[in-house]
Formats: sequence, structure tokens, C-alpha cells
Amino acid sequence: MQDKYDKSSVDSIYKFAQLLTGKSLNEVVTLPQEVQNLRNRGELGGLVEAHFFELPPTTSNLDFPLAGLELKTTGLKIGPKGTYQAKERLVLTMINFLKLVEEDWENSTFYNKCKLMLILFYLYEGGIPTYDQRFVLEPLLFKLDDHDAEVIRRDWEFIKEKVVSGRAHELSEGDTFYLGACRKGAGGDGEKLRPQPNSPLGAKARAFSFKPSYMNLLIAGHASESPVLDTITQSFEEATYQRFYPYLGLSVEQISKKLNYFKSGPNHKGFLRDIAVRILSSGGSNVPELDKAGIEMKTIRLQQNGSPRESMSFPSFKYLEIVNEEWEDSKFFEKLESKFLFIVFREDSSGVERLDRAVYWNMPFLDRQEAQRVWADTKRRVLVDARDLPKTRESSVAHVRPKARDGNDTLPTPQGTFLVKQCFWLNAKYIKSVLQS
DNA sequence: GCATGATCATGC
DNA sequence: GCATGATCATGC
Repeated sequence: MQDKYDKSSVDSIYKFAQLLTGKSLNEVVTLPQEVQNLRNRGELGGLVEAHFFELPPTTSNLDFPLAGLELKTTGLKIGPKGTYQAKERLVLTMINFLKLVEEDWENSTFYNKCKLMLILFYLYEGGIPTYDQRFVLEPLLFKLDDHDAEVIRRDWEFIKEKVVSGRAHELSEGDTFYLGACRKGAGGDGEKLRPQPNSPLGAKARAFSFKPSYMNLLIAGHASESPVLDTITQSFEEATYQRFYPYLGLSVEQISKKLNYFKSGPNHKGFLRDIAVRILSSGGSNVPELDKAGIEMKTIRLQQNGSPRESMSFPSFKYLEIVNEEWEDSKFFEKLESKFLFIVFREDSSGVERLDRAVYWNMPFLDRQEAQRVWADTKRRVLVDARDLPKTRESSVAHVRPKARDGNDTLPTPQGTFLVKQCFWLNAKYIKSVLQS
């Protein structure tokens, strides 16, 4: 009995847990009759603890106190792309609002419970008993400090601060990125609310949990090694979001440090774009996968009021060429037909710029028609006077404005003069409306 | 705060 | 050397 594995050794526990891989609990151990009579009742996690690891029933302490290890069992499902996904969030530990506000990260209930976990993944199948569900992946030894501890800690601090400010009843899973404060408990009218500090209002019971999206990240990383955009097993969107996810909410400075890539100087205008490129791939000036797919990546910097700092520029046009071009042969047309990947940075209330989101976007047809109108107007006016082209106020979507290396970077006009190069821009206000819808 | 004009760093 | 994406700078 005692020599099956060593309860004080993480390594021994891990190796023992591997015996489950590819099998169901029922195939590995002989379950007592009363468990089999339970049919599909009974939590698989509890059954594994009791009948595989043969642990005594635990309270709130660790499952393997001598090894400092917590055991978690969680379900997988098959996603639309045929890959494993989390069946649900992984609930970690209840939140005691009164205690939380007294804690620091290092000595917190959460950190000490979750800093080292052995996670077992089984494939959930409806209609069969839990003990017949198969463990389809190797066990995952999860070390918090190696796994996104920065983000998780920040989430934890955010939740704590909300409770400190007497707003435990306002907690929401959307507050945070990886670690959520999920609802836990009966719900309904009869639910007993929990006391919180700094407010007379009771708050619904909540638990710390890894959100499903974070579980999917863990699973994807664990199930297969996917260094670059894995477009075979994931959609483009999924692959992109997965790449950006670890950086969401971080300040530009934090991301810069994390990537070990720094602004070359005060005039490094492409810095945020270069950062985004490095998040998506590991080097170079562009992302081959995006180029291949014809995806136009653009960085957008939002101010505190939600307005972009700048309009969005496109390649410059030649005065002598545009006058002979058709809309559908123009570069601007081609650009506006493509799919965009917006990398959005946003200034928070303290003036710190943070990565806000990465979103795909296509320009709606009506807006492309308006852009076409601006383009056609430009073509017409270049012939009349290339110095007088459509301005911001003339369209809700686009305008024309200089874009050159300096004042000497000019091109000939139909008037026989030389004029600084110009290009089409999407209005900052238009971009704002796009991001708000 | 915004429109407009004027560059700047990068990578090929 | 140049195209490109992005930002800086100025004036109202």
C-alpha cells in the first residue's frame, strides 16, 4: 500500500498519476460496489483522490501537504476544430472576503493552495459514469511561478482591491484576465450572502477560478508544442488571440521588458508595432502568416476618452498615376478590402498605456463606398489642383494628407509642379466609432 | 481637442 | 535609397 508512491515526493506522485493516462479510473482500480452503484454520480476528482491516490478526505488543506501539492481533476471537450478545450472553468478555492483583504500575495490562501498543482485532464462524455471517463492527456504539473504568475497575480490584486473598497458584491468575472472570481453557491432567492469588509452589503459567494479561456491556453500548450501561429489546429483568430492573451492589460513598459525589446529612442515611431510583431512571432519586421493571409495589422493608440491619438495612414499615391487609375485597381481599394488586425493600446486612468485587445475587422460595404467617393474626389481634384485634396471634415471615413520623409520628398503633379507626397488616411473619429461598435 | 502639416526609424 | 507605418509638432 505505502509503496505505491511516496506522498512526500512530487516526482513520485507525478509518476504514479501517469498510470491514469489513456485510461479511466475504473480501468485502473477496483472500485467498491457502493461507488459503482452511484451510477454517474460522484465527482471524478473526489473518486480519484479516494480510490486511486487513497487520500483521506481533506478539508481546505492541500491534498498532498508533505509535497506541497494540490490535486485537480478537470474535464475536456472536443472543440469545433477537433482540439481539446476546457469543459468549464477550474474552480480553485473559495474567496473569504474578510480574510482576503488582510493577505499579501505571497502569504495568500490562493497562492499557497495553487502554487503547485497536479492537474488531471479527462475527456468528458455525457451519459457514462464519471469513473469511466478517460484521462486523455498526460498529467500537468502546474507551477504558478512558471505559468503567467504576473497576470494571475495582477488579477488577484484587482479582485482584492475591489473587496478592499467595499465592492465585493460588484465582483465580476470580466474584471480580470486569467483568474476569475466566479460565482459559487446555491444562487436563487434563498442564497445566504456573505459578509464583506468595508461595506454593510452582503456579497454572493465567489471562488477563485481559472477562466475557461485560460484553461484553453494551458491545454493547448500542454497538448501540443505550438511555437508559432498554429493555423493547422486553430483558426487564425484563435491563434492570434492566444498569442496576445498573455500580454493583455500589461503596460507597454511591462511588455517591453517581457519581450526584452526596447524603444530605440524618442523617435522610434514604429515601437508599438514592433512590439506587436514580436508578440506574434519571434523576430523580423513582419509576420509571414499574416502577410500570407493578406491581413493588415495596424496598431491603434486610444486616449483616456477612447479616441485614437492618430488617424490611420496608408501608402502614398502618385499624383500622375491616380488620375489614370480606376478605384478597383487602386492600392487603397485593395487595402480596404483586406482583413485588418487591430492591436489596440489604451491609456488607463493613471495615464499608463496598456495593451487593450487584438481584434479582427473588415470594413463594412457602405464605408468602403464612402472611401471610394473620397478616392474619386481626390482623383478629380488632383487634375484641378493637387494642393487642394479632401480634408477630414469632408468625409466621415477618410481624408488625404501628407506622408513623406520630409519636405523634399515630393512627386510631380499634373500642374507641372512638385508637391510633397500624400496618402489616404482613415479618420481617427471613424476608427473610434469602429472600435465602439 | 482637433485638423493639418511635417517628419522619423525600420528593413529590404 | 525608398516605401511603409506611425508619430510628432503646430496652430487654431
